[in-house]
Amino acid sequence: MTIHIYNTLSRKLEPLTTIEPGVVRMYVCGVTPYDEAHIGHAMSAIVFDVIRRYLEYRGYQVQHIVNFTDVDDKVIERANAVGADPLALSTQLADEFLGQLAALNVLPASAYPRVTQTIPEIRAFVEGLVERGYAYAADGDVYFRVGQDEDYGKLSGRSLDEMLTGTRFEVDPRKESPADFALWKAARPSEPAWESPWGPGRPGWHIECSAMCVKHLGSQIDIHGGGNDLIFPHHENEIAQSESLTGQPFARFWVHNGMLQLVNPATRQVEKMSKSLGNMMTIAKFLEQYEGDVFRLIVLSSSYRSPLTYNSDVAADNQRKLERLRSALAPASGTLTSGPVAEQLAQAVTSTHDSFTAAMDNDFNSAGALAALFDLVRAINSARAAALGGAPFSEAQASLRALAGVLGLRLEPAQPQQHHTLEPFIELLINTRNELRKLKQFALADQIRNRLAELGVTLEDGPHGTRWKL
RNA sequence: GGCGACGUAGCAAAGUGGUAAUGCAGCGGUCUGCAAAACCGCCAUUCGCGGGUUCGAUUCCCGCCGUCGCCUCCA
Repeated sequence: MTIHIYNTLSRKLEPLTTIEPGVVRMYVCGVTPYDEAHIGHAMSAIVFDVIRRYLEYRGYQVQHIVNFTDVDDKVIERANAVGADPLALSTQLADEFLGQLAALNVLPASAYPRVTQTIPEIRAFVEGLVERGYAYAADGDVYFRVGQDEDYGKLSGRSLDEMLTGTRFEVDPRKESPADFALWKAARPSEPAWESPWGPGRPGWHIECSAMCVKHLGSQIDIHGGGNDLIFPHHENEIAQSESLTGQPFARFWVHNGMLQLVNPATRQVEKMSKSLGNMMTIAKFLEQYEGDVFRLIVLSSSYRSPLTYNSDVAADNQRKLERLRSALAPASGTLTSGPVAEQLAQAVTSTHDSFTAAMDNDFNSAGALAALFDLVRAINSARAAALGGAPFSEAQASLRALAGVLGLRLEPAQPQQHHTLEPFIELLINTRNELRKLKQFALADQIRNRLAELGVTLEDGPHGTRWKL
């Protein structure tokens, strides 16, 4: 069985082959930290986190690079608006984002390079393109000569002719062709700038990713990822720059996640979540209401390539889904360790592994993998009901935890240690209620349960006592 | 206008050329003093619409309708 991945470049499912056996070099476009991160950014991070975790589960060593565009027009604009230093602003927002990714259980990438740490490499990259005739300087700017690149447009499926007939290009007289794009931008007053052969300036947007790729992973990589809104022009231009400089294919696989969408309150239309459209849910706001696992489940529940519409119903559904997954981790209630029940459960573990792997091998079909997990949940709960315990039971639970972990799900109870002060009081009420139940004072006992429920504490009476949760 | 993705039960969402996973919600049952949780069972003769290919299509092809993304900064 081999892993198959949908490649935007070929628009087909292709078997994964890597440049170096057993190693996957993966570069994912990160964010431009100029404002608070929203759950669309989180979706993309989680998608590639799951891909990375699964590749590692299948035995690959993954070199995972995610960049920060810490200096660009938007950062500068925003910094000026709030009276901050651009680099201080982007550094602070990037650090915040990294903290949120940790809360969402996204594994740290191998490195998080930033533009400002890659200036010499970017400069050298641009110089190389100029030397080879793929770029030209004009008034302190440097532009990529798109017409020089014969297969420009191959990723996004457009031809240069089509693009030139479009009316939406602003005409810049310094450009040889309207489709040429900036590799280096001359500094304007009071902007961050670095010295260069063309005068002080800063990198254009697309060049940084090409330069960081080469710096951290080499001139050829296995997977290049990002949101599908980056296909054009960003990734198209990355290919143009990189392949023009090296003469070699840049990335084997181009992997793109779909957009997170949200109903725009102004237009009542479902639209891509975006700062500029004004319809967004920040990661911070989401995490105030729900655990990280809930958002991860939302992302895992559908194909990473499809658009995903977020609303509060979706969040609530997935909250319950999470509770169902956790139900399988409740302790055993019996002590049976052999017999048909044990065999059935062992069988279920095996078939779950098989379906999980088959689903994930098929372009990371996380929804299918999740379905396999739910089958195992039912099998474990059935076995518990049939009094299975001991090693056969705990081993099945360990399998569930392990596979959920491949998807990055923690499955830990919410805030397990935060109720130390509450605990004795709740226990006291539970004990009192159980005394009342023994005395058949059910009206009072039910009143305690109902009052606790109103306060957010749920009681469950089982054969071995009463359990509670917030 | 060009390029691309998608349209499956009340909702979310997998999937396959041979008669539809999974989760939520709902319904019936077991358990319980009653609940809750868990378990058992039910819940799309049907996969946007119309043609075509095929012994057979939800799955392949064509057209139409609808939704979304990109074509300008964007995960």
